[in-house]
Amino acid sequence: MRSGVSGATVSRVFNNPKLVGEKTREAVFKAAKELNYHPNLIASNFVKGVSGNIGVIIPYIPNIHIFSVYYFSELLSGIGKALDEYGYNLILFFCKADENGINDYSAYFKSGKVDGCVLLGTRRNDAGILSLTDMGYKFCLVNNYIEGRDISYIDVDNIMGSYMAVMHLISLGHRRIAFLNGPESYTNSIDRLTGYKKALEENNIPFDSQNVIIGNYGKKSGYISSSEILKLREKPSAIFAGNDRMAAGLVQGLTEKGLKIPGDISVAGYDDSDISTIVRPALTTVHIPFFEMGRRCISEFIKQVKGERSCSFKVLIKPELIIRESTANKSEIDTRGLS
Amino acid sequence: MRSGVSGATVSRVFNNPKLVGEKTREAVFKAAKELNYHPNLIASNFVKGVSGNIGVIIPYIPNIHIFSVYYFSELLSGIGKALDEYGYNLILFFCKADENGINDYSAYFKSGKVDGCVLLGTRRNDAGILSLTDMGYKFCLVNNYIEGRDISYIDVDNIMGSYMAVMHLISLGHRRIAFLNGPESYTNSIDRLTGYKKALEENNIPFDSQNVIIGNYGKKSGYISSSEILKLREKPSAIFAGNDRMAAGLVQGLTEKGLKIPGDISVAGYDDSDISTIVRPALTTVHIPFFEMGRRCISEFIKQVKGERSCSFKVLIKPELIIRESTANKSEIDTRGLS
DNA sequence: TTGTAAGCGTTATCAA
DNA sequence: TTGATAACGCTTACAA
Repeated sequence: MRSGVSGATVSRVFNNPKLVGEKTREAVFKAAKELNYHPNLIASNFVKGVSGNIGVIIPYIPNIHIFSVYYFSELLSGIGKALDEYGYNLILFFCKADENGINDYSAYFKSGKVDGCVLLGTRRNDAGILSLTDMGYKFCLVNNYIEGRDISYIDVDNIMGSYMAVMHLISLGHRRIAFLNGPESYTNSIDRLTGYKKALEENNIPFDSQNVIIGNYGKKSGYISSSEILKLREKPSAIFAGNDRMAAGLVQGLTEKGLKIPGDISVAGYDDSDISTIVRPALTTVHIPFFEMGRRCISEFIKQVKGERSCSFKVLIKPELIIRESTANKSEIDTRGLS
Repeated sequence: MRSGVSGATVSRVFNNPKLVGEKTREAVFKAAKELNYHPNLIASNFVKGVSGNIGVIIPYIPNIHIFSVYYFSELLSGIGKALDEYGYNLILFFCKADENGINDYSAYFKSGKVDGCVLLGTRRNDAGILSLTDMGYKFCLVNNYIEGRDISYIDVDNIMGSYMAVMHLISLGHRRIAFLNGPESYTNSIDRLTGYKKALEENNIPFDSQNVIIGNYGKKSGYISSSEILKLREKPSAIFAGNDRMAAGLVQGLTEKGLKIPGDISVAGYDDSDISTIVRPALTTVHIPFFEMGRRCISEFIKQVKGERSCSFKVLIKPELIIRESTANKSEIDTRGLS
């Protein structure tokens, strides 16, 4: 071809320079520069039978722009960073369920445009996930898991996170602790409820289902729940919210109703998202290293994609309690009684 | 092949079914289903000489996870939605400058992995942008523009947005209005300064450069600036911040120093991001429809990518003033004097 | 170390 | 309406 070499040699120069004699190599580089030649990745991937892309599937919810949700943003940043390091491109898919509410994730794989997919924001009992394994596609779950199946996932130890938050509240003297959880369609919510119960149990505080309120992880639902909580027959002296957004809504609602936080009532959140330090008082919360989680997810997943790993991976990330200003001792008297 | 048809016919069935007789068509679909056959998009794109991908290039700033920035999140959601509708895939690129601080965007094009790119978060005088045009690659700018060049962009009318915010403050009786702007490396900042000056001028308020403070669009820089502003010889009765994050930091700093907002001092933000209603008092701000901007951007850009449009597009989005609780009349006396 | 040639799964052209 | 065939730009045996 151009510099008098065969296409095979050009290919070698760009893929495995050592295989080529120095002279030829230089000549090829020179010619490439002159002709402004660049290997075509589409063709290269095509012949190799790969795409070089990893898909990131995120739920598309009309009117909710998912990236504004801290958790997705951070995760995606981490995933993108890692993918870049591994030489893969990141294709973003906005997933919409069909008429029956079923997600057909397989569509993203079939065309061969991705070598694997990372699924964000999926729910328990998502039939689409199970059918994916049957088809032999490579994928992994983030912030979700399916028991008894050989499905890769990376998740937070939400039982522990929730447990830590509630233990903190209990250590401050609170015994009537409300829990504003998210929908139980998420394994996250189930796990956090488990952690909540565990902390109560260890402290001989009877579980009362009235104290568990279900929101939707949005700020508004926290706001709305504040009224609900104040209507409780036995008012809680502390509330643990399943995420910071709901906690922020809670703080807002409670404050508007004249309650002082943490003086009258303590509020703890979850995620340690940016909102947690914007709200006043700043939220005591559970820190989750989402960005790192994204990176870790990819470092494991890539092995699977490349076939370097035969079995699935299951990673649990440890959360960390962050104490700020929204939680405090229950009250002078009660605290004294405890200590 | 399988159902006794040629490859050409299979191709036609999937790309242009009407060209094929009904009987053969059905037979092919049947066989495809049985064999679980799906056209390979990589191969298809390869032979067509396209990638079917649009790249979205976003700045990679160490330790700043860009999606947490409302503006990027919304834009990206809009872009993703539109791209999906046009049948393109979205490849996300995290752009890092080289040792000399120069962005080599061309790398994303050369391999042929994208048919065009949308550049987010670029700055004025970005040499990388200019060299792109010289190479004939297809791209467009979002929230930036280059004058005197045939470069496509979609931007907000920031002169107008800024003008509206300041006019609002002036209408409330404020005459000493500080402006917390972002770095002038962004056309956005330059334009907002222009709008600020214009509003002052129309109201015969002399421009005083001391009143202009430069932050970096982060919350912290707003917080820090609050001290700076209070040190001003003639204290302003109102502050206009170039974005909501800085305004939020400002509110926090000012509040900590014992000032009441808007009683003692009014604060206005920009973007109408989620933070604007989380902060107390809720921010008066300038609404920018970022999601829609993203969609619009793609609807214009796709024409360019497909070659349906020969020249570049230049779109300016109109902002809208949103009045909330962080701005109020300057003070009884002054207001009376005005009305 | 380098070249030859086959082949990857499509689409497009031309002929039937 | 359908089929045969070349071509897309690269990689990979295999041969030299």
